[in-house]
This record gives sequence, structure tokens and C-alpha cells, in this order.
Amino acid sequence: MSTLRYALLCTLHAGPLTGYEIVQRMRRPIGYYWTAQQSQIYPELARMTEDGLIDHDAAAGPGPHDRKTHRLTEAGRTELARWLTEPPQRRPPKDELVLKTYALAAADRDGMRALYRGEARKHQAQLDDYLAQQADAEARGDDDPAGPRFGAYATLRMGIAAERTMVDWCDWLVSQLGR
Amino acid sequence: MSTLRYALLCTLHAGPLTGYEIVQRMRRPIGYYWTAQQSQIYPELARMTEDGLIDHDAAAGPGPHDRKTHRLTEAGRTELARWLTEPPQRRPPKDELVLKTYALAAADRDGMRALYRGEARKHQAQLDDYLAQQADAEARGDDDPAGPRFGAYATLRMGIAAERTMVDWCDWLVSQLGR
DNA sequence: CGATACATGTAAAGTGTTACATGATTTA
DNA sequence: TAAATCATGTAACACTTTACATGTATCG
Repeated sequence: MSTLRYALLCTLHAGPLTGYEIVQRMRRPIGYYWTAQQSQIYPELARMTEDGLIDHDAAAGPGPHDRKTHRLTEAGRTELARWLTEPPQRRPPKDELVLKTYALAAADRDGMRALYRGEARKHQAQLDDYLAQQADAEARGDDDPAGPRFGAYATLRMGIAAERTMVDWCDWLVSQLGR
Repeated sequence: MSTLRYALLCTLHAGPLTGYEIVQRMRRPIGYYWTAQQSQIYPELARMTEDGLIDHDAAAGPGPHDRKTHRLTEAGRTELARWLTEPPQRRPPKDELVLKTYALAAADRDGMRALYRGEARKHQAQLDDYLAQQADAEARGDDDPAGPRFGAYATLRMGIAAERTMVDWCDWLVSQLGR
């Protein structure tokens, strides 16, 4: 079972969705910590249906294909619950900005300073977006650990903490590289 | 030009290395923010040599192949310097633990609490390792922004900040899921 | 004498991205 | 009427992982 499969099971955990809606979730909010392309999602949904993890209602769609609303089967729900409490397998972190930093000495100093200033700005913008989402979530009561949307709220908290860390680190580098 | 190529250029920025030594660096310290398998590295080094980004001295090796010590060419160094100050392309973050968190409501509550407790412990261990490395680095004077090893030191700082963020987030989740 | 480190490579399978293809309905 | 949204799919290519393959030198 690939992680993509589990990501799709996660996407469907709170209720049925069409493939198209799953693609949307893979941008926001799930795209903040997992992504998959449309061209990966549709064939995988078909294979998961074959394997009995999900099933769907089909209805005439706008284009040449049926519109399918997918939902977890009992088998899918069981498999998801089993996987969730398993320790995640450490996958290679790949961060281009940190990679660039390792070879910092081989670059133009002022150019690198400008780079970190720009990245600090981008991460600050993302942080502001998350902060606004957090305020909305708390207004809805999503921060209740017993509520059904606490999981999404907790991921937001991680996003906020990670962006703050990036902003601080970039700012520190700007100050270190300053004259 | 794939990012793998730039990662290899970064690895060689401070001096010549054999393929085998590059593989070691891809575990520690570069592996903390970038990885590649041996089977990816050797063919890519060959292609980069063909393209004039690197060259090497060859000497009889222990096995059936020559031992090659790779170094950047002038063209490679120029290309690296150009790339370094370019804004990194945002690649999809993929974090299995955060993905699991999104679907937290579909799992056993105590099981999830145990998961976050275990992950907090693992990240704390990694943090302690980084902290020890930081002390060594500072004793060597690597924290001098004008020194040649400041880049590696700065990546360590990011690692420390990121691990601390993870530990805090896991601890927060344990407390939220507690009775 | 068995395991580990040194040292380089190839083959096959799996995963992910980009591009293509169709076509109705709604919005500017 | 042009663009965006809804909706599903395939093909080709690129990238990554796992496994295989060879062989010396050193350490316990």
C-alpha cells in the first residue's frame, strides 16, 4: 500500500467526495502537507475501488464520464484506522533553501542576503494566511479536541509553527550576512 | 537541470570527493535536508562529467572499477553560483505525521496519543544530536559568517529549530488528547 | 573467518509530473 | 463570446527506490 492510498483514505475520512473535490483538497488544506496530481488520483481511486477500500455512486457528469462520489468501505475505514496509529516512516526531507544554504560560501554574499529577505517575506505571507484560517477555525470551535475537525485544526497549528520557524531563520541569516 | 544535479554541485562546493564520499554526505550532514541513493548518484556524476560541470582524477580502486575523485569545473562553479541566489521552487511538502493528524478523528484516541508521545521522543533525540553538533561547530568557530563552514552551521540551526518545533507540537497534541 | 568499510556500477520496479483530451455549465 | 469551473480520464516522460553485481582491504 503506497502512501498515496493512505492520503486518499485520509481525504475521505470525514465524508464522501468526488475525485474533483479530492483534487481541490490536495491544494488546500491537505496540500500544505501532502500533494498528488490529478493524473495520479483518478487511476488510484479506480484501483482502490477494485481492492474494496472505497466504493462510489455514479451519476451522469458534465463531460463524457460519469460523476462518481467516493466513500470509504468498512475495509477502507479499518485499514485507515490501523495505519493512523503506526509510526510514520521517515521519508527524506527535501528543502531547496536549506540545500542552497549549505553551499552558501560558493555564492555572492549580497545575492544570498536578498534571497533570504525574499523568502522571509513569502513565508510571512503564508503565516498570515494560516493565522487568519486559525482565527476562523477557533470561531467555529474547531479547537475542541473532542470535535470532528480538531485534526484539521492541529495541522494548521503545525503549519503556523513551521512558517514562524522559517521566518525567524531567514531573518537570522539576513542579520548574519549583513555588513 | 534537475535538482539532483545542483545537490551534487553543492556537495562538491568545498572540495573534491569520490562518489562514495558523496554517498556518505547524503546521509550526514546533507541527508538532513536532501537525499539521493547511490544508484542515482553514480550515473548522474557520469552525465555531469559528460556535460562539463565536473571532472575527475581516476586511480585504481579496490574493486573492478577505477576510484574517481570528482571536482567542480569552472563551468560547474559558475552554474552553482547562479543557481544558489535563485528563489527555490516550492516543492510539495510531504509529512506523514501531519497527514495522519488530519484524519485523527478516524483513529483510536489513545493510540494517537501514544503515537505523538513516541514521535516527541524521536525528535527530542534528533534535537539532542544536533545540539551536540552545534556545540562542536561553535568550538571550531564555524559560526563565523565570513568563515567557509558557516553554511553547514546555518543548516544545523535550521535543523535545531525544526526539531524543536516538532517536539513542541507533539507535546501539545499529547496534552490536548489527554484525559 | 566473518563482518564491515571502501568503491563503482546496472536493472527493474515504483512513484510523480507534464501534457493531452473531452465536453457541459456558469460567470464576466 | 471568452474564460473559468466542474468533471474524468490517458500517455509519455522524469525521477526515485530497491535489488543485484563485483571485488579488495581491514578489523575483531
